[in-house]
Amino acid sequence: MPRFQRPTGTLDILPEEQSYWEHVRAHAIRLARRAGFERIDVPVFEATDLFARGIGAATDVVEKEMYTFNDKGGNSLTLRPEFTAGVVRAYIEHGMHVRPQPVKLYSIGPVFRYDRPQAGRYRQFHQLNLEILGTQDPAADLEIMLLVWDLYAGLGFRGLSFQLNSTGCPRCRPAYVELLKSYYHRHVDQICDDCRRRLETNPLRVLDCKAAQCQPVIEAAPPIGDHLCDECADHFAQLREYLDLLGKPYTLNHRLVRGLDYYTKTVFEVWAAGIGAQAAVCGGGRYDGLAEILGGPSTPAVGVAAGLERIILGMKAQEVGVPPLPPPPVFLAHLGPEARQEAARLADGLRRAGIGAWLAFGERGLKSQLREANKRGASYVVLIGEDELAQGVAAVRDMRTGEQTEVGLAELVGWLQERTGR
RNA sequence: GUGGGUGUGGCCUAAUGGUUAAGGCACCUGGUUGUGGCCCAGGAGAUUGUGGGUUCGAGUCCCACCACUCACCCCA
Repeated sequence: MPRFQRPTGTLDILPEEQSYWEHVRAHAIRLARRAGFERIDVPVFEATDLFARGIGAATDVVEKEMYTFNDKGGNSLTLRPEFTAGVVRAYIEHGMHVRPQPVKLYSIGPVFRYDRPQAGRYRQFHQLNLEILGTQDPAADLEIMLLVWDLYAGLGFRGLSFQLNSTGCPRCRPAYVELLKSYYHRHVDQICDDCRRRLETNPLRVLDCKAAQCQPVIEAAPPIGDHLCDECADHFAQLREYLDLLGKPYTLNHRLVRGLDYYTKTVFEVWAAGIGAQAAVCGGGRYDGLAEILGGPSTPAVGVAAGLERIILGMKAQEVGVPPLPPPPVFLAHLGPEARQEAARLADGLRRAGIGAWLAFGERGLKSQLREANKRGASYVVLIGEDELAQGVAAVRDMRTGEQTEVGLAELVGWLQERTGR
């Protein structure tokens, strides 16, 4: 048992996992850039209050999942549990409202939530985050949804399900919440203990309950869609019209509510199978009030966060392949002190010419070096011994066929460039 | 925070409560003076998660803790 282990809920992403990560990251960034999103990197930690006010003091994330600490200056800081609050803070702080609106930003990196780990859930995990700030056009909501659509489809996911709802705005939601509460109070004897608690802390969440006894109550509950104000209803109708126009299948889910306080109007999730109990591979929506809450100019905005670990788990469950990260094609083996020097020189020369090269270390027998070359997956072994050195050549062994040819040291780089396609 | 499952070399697994904890994979060396994969031989690598307890004797039984894992809450 090692003396030190990784902290609970964290993951070491080992070399053999990296092909997934490279592929997913590269694909995500390609899609974001082609839709005009620019990258922004915000700090991994921010003032605690930014998250408390942005996400909502009564949410689970803020109440029990934040990594909060005091720095030596006595400031309360928190490892970001999501990107949006920090990105909106940066938007305000750098006066980005004077740029051509809207501003489209993407971020990718680790986020942190103190939670009990389970399949698809970690204390440090990674998100791709997309935000469109400065427009309330439903076309922006559409664009965000289309982008994650292409993200999953382009990676090869099948059987995805897009869940869509509108949860209204500060003008219409409070009245609906009251309606829902009074409806639930009339059925309080039929619902589960959790829902009785939710009714007080976060009433909308009762719609999301999975307890069997609550299902009939949820079925008969008043749907929020019937109680949106004109603006919200119109916005939602336009978004659905776009989606229908583009032939994108989605499920209207009036039970879809989301755990963060800042959402207004549009909320959506993408569900995928194969990640244990976790269905959502991404979640997002519109947050027209957040910038003002954080002390900035009123800025309507919409965004989404996609969990990279869940994407990769889903890909593995669906056996979606990724291109391998090839090892250096050339392995340099050597025999004798002078040959070793020449090999070191050649390794440098090959790499400068753009050819991946692995130099054998130590003074070992040729058999041992060839075994190593084989295990490292080299395509060619460049072998230099005293004999070759005396003739100014290297023996180049094709590891696939076993054929061996002598190549002049001066021509070696060009010879290998031709064969390794550089 | 709650509940279930699981902890034996890097990985997978074996060991009626009874010698020195066994095997496979992987790793290293050798089977050629300078030639990989297959094969053969050898080597290194474990105070059996930690700490207590029961017992003449514990990897094995009991307790606690820790970790991993799955699920709940909630979320990506």
